[in-house]
Amino acid sequence: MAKTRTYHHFCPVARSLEVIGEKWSLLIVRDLLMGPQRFTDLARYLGKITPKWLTLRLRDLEAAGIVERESQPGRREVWYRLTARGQELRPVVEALAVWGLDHAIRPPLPGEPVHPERALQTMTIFRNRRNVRLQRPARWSVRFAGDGVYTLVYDGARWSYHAGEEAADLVVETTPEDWVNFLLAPAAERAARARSLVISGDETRLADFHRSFDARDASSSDALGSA
Amino acid sequence: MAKTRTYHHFCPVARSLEVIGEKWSLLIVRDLLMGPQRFTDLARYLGKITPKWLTLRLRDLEAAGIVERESQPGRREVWYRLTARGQELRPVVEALAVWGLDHAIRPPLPGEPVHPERALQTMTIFRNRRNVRLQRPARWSVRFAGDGVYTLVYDGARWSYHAGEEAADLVVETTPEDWVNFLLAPAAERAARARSLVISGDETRLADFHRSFDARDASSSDALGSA
DNA sequence: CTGAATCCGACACGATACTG
DNA sequence: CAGTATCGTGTCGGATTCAG
Repeated sequence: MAKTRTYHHFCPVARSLEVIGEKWSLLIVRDLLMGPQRFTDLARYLGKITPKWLTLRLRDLEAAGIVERESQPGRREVWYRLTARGQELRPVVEALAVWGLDHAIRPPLPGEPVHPERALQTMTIFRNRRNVRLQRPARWSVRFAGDGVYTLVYDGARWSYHAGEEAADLVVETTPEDWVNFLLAPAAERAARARSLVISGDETRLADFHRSFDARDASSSDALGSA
Repeated sequence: MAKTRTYHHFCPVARSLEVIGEKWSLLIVRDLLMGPQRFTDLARYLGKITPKWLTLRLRDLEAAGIVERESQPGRREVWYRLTARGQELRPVVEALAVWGLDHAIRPPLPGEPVHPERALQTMTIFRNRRNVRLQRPARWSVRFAGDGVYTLVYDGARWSYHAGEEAADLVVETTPEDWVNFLLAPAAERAARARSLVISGDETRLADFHRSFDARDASSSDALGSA
């Protein structure tokens, strides 16, 4: 493992950071929390990581008992999955997501790719945390042009999402970039941003959709775009 | 701020790590969560950090709105304190503490200093997480030779601690090192480790004390000393 | 096309000494 | 007490290459 990243503290926080504090480590865990992935899946999610470092980090995580490597005999693919110990990092990743959402998120920079899963994931964490509610359960379908279809579900209490489309009461067609720019837009610009979306559904459902963003404003005391 | 530690992801986790993912940053936050500290206090807690890096990290955290610097005119001291934004990192630090306690803690290495506050803090987090209970409330005083006195409190439901001594029903005299080695000892070695402690109290309270460690064993499914 | 290994340069970090 | 300054080392990014 690392040579310099040792703190020599008797402290569980310091010990954790010695294990998963290197660059990329927690982001690999973040992506594996969505399920087992192949080397190239991870490389795609992580964007600018070099294969060398992805390899090294995966070996470190394996040595730490956080990741398991699974290569089926006969198949060339290698799948990486979290062990139980790795799964238990979920609260860490979620706490970082919450803090980032409150204090560090910003619209994607030019050239910053937006992964559909991440956009939906960010939205559900945000809405659950801010207690965004609708008057009735809802199933919204989000179609990303050539980039997959997802269903956002509000069960009357909590938000969740999953891949694929199913009987939805509202359909949005957009791109990942337009979608998150719409999500993060301040109230004053939201109507303008909404024009980049194609939204279809009956009047009641459309009203629910738009009202859910007003609810966000009411409960949001932090500036979402702040540095 | 950092140049290389940018991920270019649209993701709150990645954004958080860009802000507080550098070496030392979260440990500075950890120590400031105990209250405002001076430069040298932080340097002492952090151990092997160099003044150059402590300075740089504090400037970074200040620029990110996590830490405030307060220097009184006329006085040479500089106090550092967490802003509201910094306080909100507490769940992140606690999640790391929980994971570290379950999967990465180990007895202090030779030459690894044990800060009394950290020993007590670790113990209370551990006991609250593992739901260690006593049959009645308790106040245990822990006297570290020449290193301060602390009171560990069980109110019937939760564990907490604070600095200073007050009407205790049990008193332990020890050193920080002996104390944590006792805490982390496997059941088989605990009696041996207990000999390095001087424990005084009436029979009922002594029984409570020792029984609370058996309870730990029963609920502990993870090997505490595992890598 | 996947899953790497290798070389090299940039910069993040460590060790030590010194200053207002 | 609260930092600077200097210099050496380790971590990481970028490009290229390679075997299955």
